[in-house]
Amino acid sequence: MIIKMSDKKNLEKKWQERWEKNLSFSASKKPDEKKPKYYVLEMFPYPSGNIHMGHVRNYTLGDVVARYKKANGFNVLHPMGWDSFGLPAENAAKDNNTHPEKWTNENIKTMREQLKSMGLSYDWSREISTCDPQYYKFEQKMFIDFFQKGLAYKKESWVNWDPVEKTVLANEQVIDGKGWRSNAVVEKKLLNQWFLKMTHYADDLLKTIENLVNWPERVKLMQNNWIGKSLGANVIFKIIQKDETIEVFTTRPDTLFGASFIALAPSHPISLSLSKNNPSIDIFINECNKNSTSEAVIEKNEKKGIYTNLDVIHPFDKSTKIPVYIANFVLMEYGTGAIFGCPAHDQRDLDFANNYNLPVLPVVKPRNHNKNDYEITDTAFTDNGTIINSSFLNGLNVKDAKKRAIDELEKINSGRSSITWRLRDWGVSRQRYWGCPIPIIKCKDCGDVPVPIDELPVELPKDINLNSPGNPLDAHPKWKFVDCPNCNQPAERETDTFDTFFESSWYFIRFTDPDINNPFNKSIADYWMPVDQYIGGVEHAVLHLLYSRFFTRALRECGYLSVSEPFKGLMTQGMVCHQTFKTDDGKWVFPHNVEKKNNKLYHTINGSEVFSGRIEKMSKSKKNVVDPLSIVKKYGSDTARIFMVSDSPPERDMEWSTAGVEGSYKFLNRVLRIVNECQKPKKYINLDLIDKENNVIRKIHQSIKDVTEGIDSFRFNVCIAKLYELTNMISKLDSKTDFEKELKFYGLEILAQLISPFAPHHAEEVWNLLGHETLICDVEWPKFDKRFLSTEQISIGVQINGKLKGNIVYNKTAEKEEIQKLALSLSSVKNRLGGEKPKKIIVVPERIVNIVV
RNA sequence: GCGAGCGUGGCGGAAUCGGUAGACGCACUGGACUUAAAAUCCAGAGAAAGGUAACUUUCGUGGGAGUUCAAGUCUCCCCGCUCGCACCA
Repeated sequence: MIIKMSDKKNLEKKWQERWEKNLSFSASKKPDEKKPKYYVLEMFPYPSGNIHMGHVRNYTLGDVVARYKKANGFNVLHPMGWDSFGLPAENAAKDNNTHPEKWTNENIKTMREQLKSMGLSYDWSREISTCDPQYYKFEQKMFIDFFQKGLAYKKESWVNWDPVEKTVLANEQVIDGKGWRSNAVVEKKLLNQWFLKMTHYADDLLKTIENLVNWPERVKLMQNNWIGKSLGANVIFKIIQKDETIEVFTTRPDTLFGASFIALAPSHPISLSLSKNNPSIDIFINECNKNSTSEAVIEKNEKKGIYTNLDVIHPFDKSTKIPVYIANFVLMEYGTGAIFGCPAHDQRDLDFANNYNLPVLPVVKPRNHNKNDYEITDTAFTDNGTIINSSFLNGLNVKDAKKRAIDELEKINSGRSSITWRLRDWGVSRQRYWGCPIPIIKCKDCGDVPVPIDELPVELPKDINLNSPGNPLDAHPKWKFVDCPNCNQPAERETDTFDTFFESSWYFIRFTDPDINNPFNKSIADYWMPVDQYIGGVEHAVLHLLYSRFFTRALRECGYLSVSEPFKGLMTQGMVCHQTFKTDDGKWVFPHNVEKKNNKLYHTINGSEVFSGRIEKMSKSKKNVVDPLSIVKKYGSDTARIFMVSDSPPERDMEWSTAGVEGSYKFLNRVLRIVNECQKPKKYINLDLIDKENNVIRKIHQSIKDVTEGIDSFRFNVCIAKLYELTNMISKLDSKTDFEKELKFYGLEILAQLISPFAPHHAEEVWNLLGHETLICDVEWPKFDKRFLSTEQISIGVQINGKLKGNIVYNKTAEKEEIQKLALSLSSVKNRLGGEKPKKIIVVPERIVNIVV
């Protein structure tokens, strides 16, 4: 009997319906103690309207893991939801004269259908949308808990203002002086803002990075640098002209004797007070403030300052006087906003000193420099060495001198050891409408009062005017006017909303138990958390991932759950790239509008010649995008999925190519064709009776091993290569004898199972065609039998002086002498030796023979 | 400037324990099938030189040195590309 070809057109839909009907991918509602749990999560999308290739890659990777873990007996949680607050909804609403909520929900509907057409193994019963009051009411409660624990607070501060988005940005969201999304040059603005006390966990967030063994090293490094712990000392300098002191932070207290100036930040309190009576200082400070972040980058080499007419006394030598400057390169936000300059051992200080003719006294000498005439001219010496010109520190190395200097500072009450962090608290206030309202009521008398818990959620008003300038909530005629919950006086609501990273900082816990009455159940969250494998783009390395690590710790402190680390394993996938096309006047052309004729490219619509440009990340602005839907329609989602993982390793950038997609399509068709032509054997193969030297059975079991190990280590591209190899071998098998039929049938069964995480629809189809009633997604992952992997006949290479001359085949039981004899008897070896006696022969059984002459 | 990663055929990439470099795929070439094309199937192929030929020799993992019987893999130096951070005291 020949197995019949299936109806290809409805193949995918058919199996998607079966999975849905069978609830194949529902995670257990309550902890399942019989099975180990496995939580796979892909970064949930912003519902922008349509899925793009980046999503396809991301979700394919996650789906491979989810299906594979399910087959391996895990209780798998694999949910999906929508990061649905955010500015694009407001912009779209303005452009299309609709409401952000309507626009968002329509997009979700479309994208949900698109995702479903990909056959991803999500437990859709746990779907969440963060703009739903049933979601954000819980985070309002969390914020109030944070507020009461002192983890959330309000302060007036200089903030990064994005003039395009007309809102504040956190430091992490400013990249190269520009807004992370708008790309607009960020300005400085003084505003009253809510902050989350991320610095409270700075030490913990830093120390525990090393526990994240399944995270990419570079992401850990980026977080490490972002948190930026610096050990050093605070040193107090007494001002001569008045009864005040200046405190500086330094990592080099060992170089204190080389200090030749003090520099204050332009916005340092002393600078500001001096500016009141000194017009030239005032002008200088204004100039510094005018330089926005990006200009500072451009002018980074120009070290400018102004003398304040103040001097300080050196703490270790009362007879030494040090001038105080205000300098443009000192930041108020870091350390104490003041530094001491030691030009000999800091390049920046040296540049400054040279500009203003300040003394340059070397106090650290390189080890190998024995002469007494050591001088610094225009390159600072920053390495370790021996301390000189430094009284009681002389002769020490840098490390010991730091310690000795701090001891002395403490003894004379002029300083102490201290730690400074680059990490700052997370500013969460945004002056936007489409975000979660901050649940605070501002009362004249009572101050900031949390909204009573039973009044949550504070819902967004529906009737808003997005076209009025400023914050729409603030401009709303009624919404903000309420009575104070404390004293019943008229008061006002906080009209800022949360940064949308707030919602994505806990959504992964909400998925564990999306209950109506609680954010989640503690014991259920403790069962599922942490996420075992998180997959997403590396662009969130310090934004979302750091916020989430902080948030989870804060929730734990408030008793919500027991874990503090949200993501045990992290995989950062590369970007999807594509060829760009341009017309000769430099306009971008969509790939689907390009056709090839006589080795030249032409525009399909106007027929003009088109030129190919660089391969770049797919982006709407360069038009080098391919719509996933058109691919799914034309080839099916399995083709897209196979192609997504077949060519490049997941963490590397990949190039989308039509040829590659067609290759994947042909491969899947080929598998179906082989099954179609396969004859059903009379009985099932008996593995106990097979000659273990049979190379087909060996290949089958080797493939199980290779694909299993490949998935475990995220080398999906290798898995696909191994599946091609197995397919090639199976397709070449004869079906003449009963045994050959049994073997081919068995090989196809294994192939179907191994392919099932990658091309699940085709795997189900094959499984079904082979006569199985079960769903392949419910079938246990195959195990390889070691018996078939070892072979009696060993083939190894024979080298002369490390160069390959041929290879020999011998029986596994052969002794070294026999192998050596066999190698020497090779004619190519004999020819090369020509009677010469080998100097040495190295025989490594099952690896190599190397003859040295 | 500091930090990290990468560099292998025409192309994407294998070879993660130092042991037969180039698996697998794409593109390419030849053949079969076909009136023809597509699809499919079979075969070939790192480069150079030599030979009618089966084949032989040499070179070959960005460049240079080193360790080793043996290096894509380990060490040092250099070049190039990508990413992150950037007046962080």
